[in-house]
Amino acid sequence: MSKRVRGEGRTNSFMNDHVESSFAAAALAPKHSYRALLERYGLRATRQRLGLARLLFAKGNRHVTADALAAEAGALKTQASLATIYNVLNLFAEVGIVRALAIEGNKTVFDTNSKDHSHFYFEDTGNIEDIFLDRAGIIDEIMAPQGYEIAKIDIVVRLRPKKGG
Amino acid sequence: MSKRVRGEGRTNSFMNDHVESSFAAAALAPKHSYRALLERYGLRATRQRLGLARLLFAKGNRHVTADALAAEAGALKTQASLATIYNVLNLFAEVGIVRALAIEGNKTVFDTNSKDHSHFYFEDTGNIEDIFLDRAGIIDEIMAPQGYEIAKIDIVVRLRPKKGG
DNA sequence: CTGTGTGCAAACTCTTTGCATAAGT
DNA sequence: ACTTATGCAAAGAGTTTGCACACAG
Repeated sequence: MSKRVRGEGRTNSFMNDHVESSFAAAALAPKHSYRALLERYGLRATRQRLGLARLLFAKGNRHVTADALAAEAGALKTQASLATIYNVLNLFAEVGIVRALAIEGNKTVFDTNSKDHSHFYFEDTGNIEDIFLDRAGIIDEIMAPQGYEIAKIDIVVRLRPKKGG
Repeated sequence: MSKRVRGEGRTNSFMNDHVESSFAAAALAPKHSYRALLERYGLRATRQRLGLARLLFAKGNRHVTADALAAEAGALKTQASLATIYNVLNLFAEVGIVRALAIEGNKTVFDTNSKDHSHFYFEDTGNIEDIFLDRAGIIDEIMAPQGYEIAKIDIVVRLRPKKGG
């Protein structure tokens, strides 16, 4: 209700024009064009943002927490403080480059796959895996209340180890 | 991955026999039988648990956070410390009396409705509302990975105020 | 150059925990 | 009586923020 991301006076200009070109495309793009990706979203191409974007998208779709990303960044030469990582992830989520996941629990998980999809959540390991369900049926069923529109639909299938084998 | 609830040496006896009689029934039951509800789940009927159970179920289905419940409890004569409220809510969730919701964000929300259903989440107000979707189609589509079974399926429809309307 | 992002450390919020006391069966 | 829950206050985890400096455009 009050998650505010600091930086850039991005008041209202493109906050809502959800860029059409998919981020998946970004993943495929040559490294040097992460800069273009950021600029497409109106974000300044700083060293940290470029580095984090590369980490996020270079390996294909991922699910990361802020500190996992921090660890990775630290291990490689991609330098960025934890605070900055939070800021960047929140910023990316806000403009739609990544997606914050609704998984019950403490840590916020960011998903680099922006395409409509759902998730398996493994209760034993904490792992998250994409699944692609046909949501058409569900979507048809849903009637957004007066004055509201559907921002997104999160479907999480929680899995636990089967007892009997 | 490490949420442990303290209290009672409930190691394994009924941890898994998900009592069939619905909690909705509990809601309808006369006040004095919250005691029976607790006992049915093998929980000691303490003053706090009884009071909180009453708060939770007396008004029909609800979505509460720990501190909201604490506030309510404080306002009425139902005395319970915040720590105890957390313990009780976690305990209730563990045995299945209530359900912890996967809503992106910080605070954990507990849902007193145990029946399979989904949720609207109003991004502007933070409100949560039950919706009853036909999940049959979705469920048919899902194949739990080897060795796993579906614990539950959380569907959250996030709503934002419609701009042009 | 000017404005914005970053880093650091401190602040904050939500939740859990250790230990002594109180209460349930 | 014996065991388990409660309360308190303190610790802990995750995330945000204030401010000075660094950097991008």
